[in-house]
Amino acid sequence: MGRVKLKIKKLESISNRHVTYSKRKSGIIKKAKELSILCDIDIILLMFSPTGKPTLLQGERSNIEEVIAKFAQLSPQERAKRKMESLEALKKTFKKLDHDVKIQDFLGSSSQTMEVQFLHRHHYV
Amino acid sequence: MGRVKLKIKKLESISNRHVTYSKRKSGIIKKAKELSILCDIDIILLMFSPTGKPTLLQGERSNIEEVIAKFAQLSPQERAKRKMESLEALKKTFKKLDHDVKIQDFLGSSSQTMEVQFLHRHHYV
DNA sequence: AACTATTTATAAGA
DNA sequence: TTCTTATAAATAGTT
Repeated sequence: MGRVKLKIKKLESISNRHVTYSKRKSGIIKKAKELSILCDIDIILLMFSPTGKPTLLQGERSNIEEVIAKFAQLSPQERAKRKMESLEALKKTFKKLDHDVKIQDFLGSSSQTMEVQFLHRHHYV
Repeated sequence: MGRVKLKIKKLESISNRHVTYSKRKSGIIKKAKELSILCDIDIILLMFSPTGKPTLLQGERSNIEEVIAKFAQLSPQERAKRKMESLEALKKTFKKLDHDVKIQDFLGSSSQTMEVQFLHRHHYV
């Protein structure tokens, strides 16, 4: 969407990666907010800049614990058609999380320059 | 980006929400993949359809435990300039998660039709 | 699912 | 980083 068609591969220049990240980050955050509002859905978008600075976008209703809790809501129908590969990948991810990380501990004693964007679903853009 | 300029507010029609979700979901996933590849960054995008079906996009390197582990990486400089509101919001989120949810338990015994999209960062799009 | 008129995002340049 | 502008890309309404 610019002067030339861009090849989707890692940008060579570090400064170009920074500039592009900055521009596209704004774009994708806008898209996520719009999608959340238009369709009235929960969404979480978490990304790290090339220097490691995190940006989290979460809806009013979709904080991380709620999102994860949704995984627990199951129907027999949904179980029947579950895709094993996907489930296994997820299970592995969460299992490691549970085993290796003391969430409360490091959040209680540490910090990071963390950008949190809250959606205000009932305010028009 | 369509025949008319759309007001960003909850779409009235349920079927329209479904159609719009489907179209925009594809768009935002594409954007997330492109951003990850172009700028060589970690990203997680998790969203729920209007019927509750989750879609997770995560990069090769950015599974959830790694992403959360990044919060633990701190420097004194970063601590100094932390934003308290953001940190408090995060802390609250993760604290609840840690207290209320037995991640391994429900993932071990339950399932959900979960769509997991893996980025293949080294393959061009 | 496809089509296209339009809007929107953005690459390059200033 | 911020603004501008030419152009590519996404998508709203339609078929």
